[in-house]
Amino acid sequence: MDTDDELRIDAPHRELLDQILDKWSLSVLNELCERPCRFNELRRAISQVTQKSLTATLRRLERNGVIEREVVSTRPVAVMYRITPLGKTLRHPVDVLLAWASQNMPVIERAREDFDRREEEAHP
Amino acid sequence: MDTDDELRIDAPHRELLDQILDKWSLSVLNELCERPCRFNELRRAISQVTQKSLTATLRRLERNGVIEREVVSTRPVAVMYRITPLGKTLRHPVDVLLAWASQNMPVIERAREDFDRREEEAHP
DNA sequence: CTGGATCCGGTACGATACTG
DNA sequence: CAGTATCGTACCGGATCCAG
Repeated sequence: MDTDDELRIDAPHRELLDQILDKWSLSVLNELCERPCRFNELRRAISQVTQKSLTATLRRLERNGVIEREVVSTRPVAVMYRITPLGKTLRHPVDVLLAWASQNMPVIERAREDFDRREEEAHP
Repeated sequence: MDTDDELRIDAPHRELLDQILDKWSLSVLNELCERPCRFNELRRAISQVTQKSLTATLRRLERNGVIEREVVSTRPVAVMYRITPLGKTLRHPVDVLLAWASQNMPVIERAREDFDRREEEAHP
């Protein structure tokens, strides 16, 4: 019943997913979908991210065109990040994925427990 | 247009995505969606994967309940991997994601070029 | 045939210090 | 405020060798 269409993972796809689904990107997208944010706003909103990782994540997302960076020349400078139209289109696929994760989390956790228990029995 | 529902990325979700969307998992899922495979079949089908990475990927996917491992006690032993019902349900979200990637790849590549060119102008 | 064990180099990441 | 620079660490994937 599930269609037999292709599901190719060539290098460009793989690379793209790595850039957009990495550790912090989804959290950043989440924040910026709600409102434009400044750097330290994001940093506070995503409490565990380090400044270095946040910088790298923002750069990557900007390079891929899903967020925008605007420098406001005040003193001191302000930098505003916002989602782009392309970035907004990313939301649906991500939501589908997260919905799947939420729905199946219980099943998956049971599977993990079963697996770990079997492992333990095999290697006491 | 795009709904305003939540898009939470808590630690469990994050971990789950890391386990299921990592470098080789999608290729493995792809193969096993088409037919059950033995270890070396998979290895040949996914030409660049090393045996170590393939082993690790299969273990991870098995632990999360999306694939099954069956040992056939012949001489020498054979091991058959197949997708589980849970694994099949993963296909739709992944397809949505890949469809997004395919559709937007041209836009993204232009964004990258623009970004890189601006970088180069800024740092000659 | 199906992996496990080991070594190894690259890279991602965290912590800290410093700058325009 | 919004980063850059530097350092040390942890982990990952690749290569190779070995075993049930």
